Amino acid sequence: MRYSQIFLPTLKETPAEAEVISHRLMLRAGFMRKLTSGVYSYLPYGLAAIRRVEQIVREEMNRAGAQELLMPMVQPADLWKETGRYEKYGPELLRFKDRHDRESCLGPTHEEVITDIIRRELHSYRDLPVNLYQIQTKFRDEIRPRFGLMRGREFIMKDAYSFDVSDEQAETSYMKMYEAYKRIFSRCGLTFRAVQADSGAIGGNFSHEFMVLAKTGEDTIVVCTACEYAANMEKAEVKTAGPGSTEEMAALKKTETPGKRKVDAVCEFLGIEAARLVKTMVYMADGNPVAVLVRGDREVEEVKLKNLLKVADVDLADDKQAFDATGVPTGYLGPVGSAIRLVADQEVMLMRNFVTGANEKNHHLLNVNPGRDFQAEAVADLRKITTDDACPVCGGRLELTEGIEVGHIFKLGTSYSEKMQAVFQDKDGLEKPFVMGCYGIGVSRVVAAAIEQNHDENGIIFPVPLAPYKAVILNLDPKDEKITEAAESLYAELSLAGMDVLLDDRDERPGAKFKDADLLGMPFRITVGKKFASGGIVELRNRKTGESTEMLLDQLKVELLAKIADATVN
RNA sequence: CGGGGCGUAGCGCAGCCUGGUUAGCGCGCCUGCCUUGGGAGCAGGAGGCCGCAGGUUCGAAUCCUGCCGCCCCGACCA
Repeated sequence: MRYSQIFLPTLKETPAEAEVISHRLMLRAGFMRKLTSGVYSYLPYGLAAIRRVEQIVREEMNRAGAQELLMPMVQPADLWKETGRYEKYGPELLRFKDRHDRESCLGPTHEEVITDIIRRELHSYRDLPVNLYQIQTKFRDEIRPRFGLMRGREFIMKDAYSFDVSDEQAETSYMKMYEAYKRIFSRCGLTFRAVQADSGAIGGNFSHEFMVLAKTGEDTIVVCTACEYAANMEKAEVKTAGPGSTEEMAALKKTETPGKRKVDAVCEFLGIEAARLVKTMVYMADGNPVAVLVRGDREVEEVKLKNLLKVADVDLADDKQAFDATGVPTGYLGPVGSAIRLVADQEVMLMRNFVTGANEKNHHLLNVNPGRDFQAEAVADLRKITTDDACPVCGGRLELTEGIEVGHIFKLGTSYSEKMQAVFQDKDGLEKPFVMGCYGIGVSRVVAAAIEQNHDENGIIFPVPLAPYKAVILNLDPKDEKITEAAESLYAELSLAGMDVLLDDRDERPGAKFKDADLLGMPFRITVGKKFASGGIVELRNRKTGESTEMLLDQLKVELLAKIADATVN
């Protein structure tokens, strides 16, 4: 492609709307332009990068035995009502009515549609397993779109769905995807970790998120420094903290704590550590109040709570909700004589003689002991893990790091197939629901993550497999016949050899060409200029290493053609 | 949904508080000259319903009200 022909509007200045580096660079490098909040047009250069990712995804999905199809973006509400998600999905699902007043929605995901296809077409165990995928635009009406392509409302996603006869076979399908995903992200040149994720009601270790490690990530992940363990913060299991206190139980005692509601204030007033206090948090679990006990210096992990209670949603109660449920103002809530359901973090049960609210305004209780003074309906791991906790697998030291979720694989089981009556006949003639799995990759987000991980102060540094063009040839003086002829012949030969090359043939000053070349981030830059006119010398520069070598034109041709043959470039 | 900020030329901004010439500046764009190894220089030029609607006023980019859009932060640790 010739730079003089391509639609590639680069920007010298950074638009004010862009916060994170990938967003800034993508705007400056002419990848995309915003149409409205969280919705972008992909311009040729950005689209080319997206296509690179798609191609890798296709190759690896096909290699893993999946087949591509394409499903509609507009979906009838009826289908969503079958699984109950039309009501449950929440405002992220964009709903609308067509001219006949039929309720419809824009697909944020396609479990319903794919399950509908399969239940109509497949009826025998002989047809299984099957894994179908698509690369398609999704729409989710995000509460707050941000960071450009990182969290848009409209985005390109690869989603795959597997159908199997049994849990065992579904797990095999799952593992195939796990391996395929590792290959995909490795081929994209990304530094990533596969982490155990929240698998919700399904349980088991059949949900992994693929996280690109980058500071701007929206998720926190826990990584063991000693072993392979890595998990999403939401899922990271806290090991039970030892045998527990052996202190003698002291007599329960009520004490006045006027106006002291927060943990810090109570602790300071009573002269104790937060670790000697147990706080009582009221949550609304699908609308019903539940009190949760955790140590004063700990934080409740809402996802763990949600899973324990087997509810769709938990939300910290506001002051009014908490008061309505308990009759006690927040700050003085406690487990002793609690008016509502009570669940406790496992750590609390190991403590002795701690402080809690007294269920009475301006009062706390001293020397509270579990078992003697209160019973919890359930005891479980309910708190957020910290770096002070040990690795749940090997006991090693943990580190927290930020990650960008680029892929998620999930064993669904039979929840969708049962609700939608998607069944097949097994060997014995029995009707069984399909065992399903789903596997997503945020294709457009992969591009953003790649830039987030690969850039410098001058611009993008594309991992070779994602680069829209592998090299840019700078013709520094299009008016000079010798220089132009050399640049053109090089462009022609490399193109003929199958290399994607950009020829900067614009009538611009050299400085502008160098700056654009750096910004656009193509792996190699070849400069044909004054030194060629005088001595036949051209320069080959590596964008990533900054390494630059001067050589004769013919030498350079040999060198690059060798790289192409080696497949190090394509 | 709550809080904050912003909307003035394609982009980045000033002007608004304290109403009053022809609404400015930088970048970009067009024409010409000149220049050609890190976003040059000179000269000329095009481009604005000052987000939209209403109000106050002799007079509104500027003050008031409403609406729309965009960005950022937060969404509750008792």
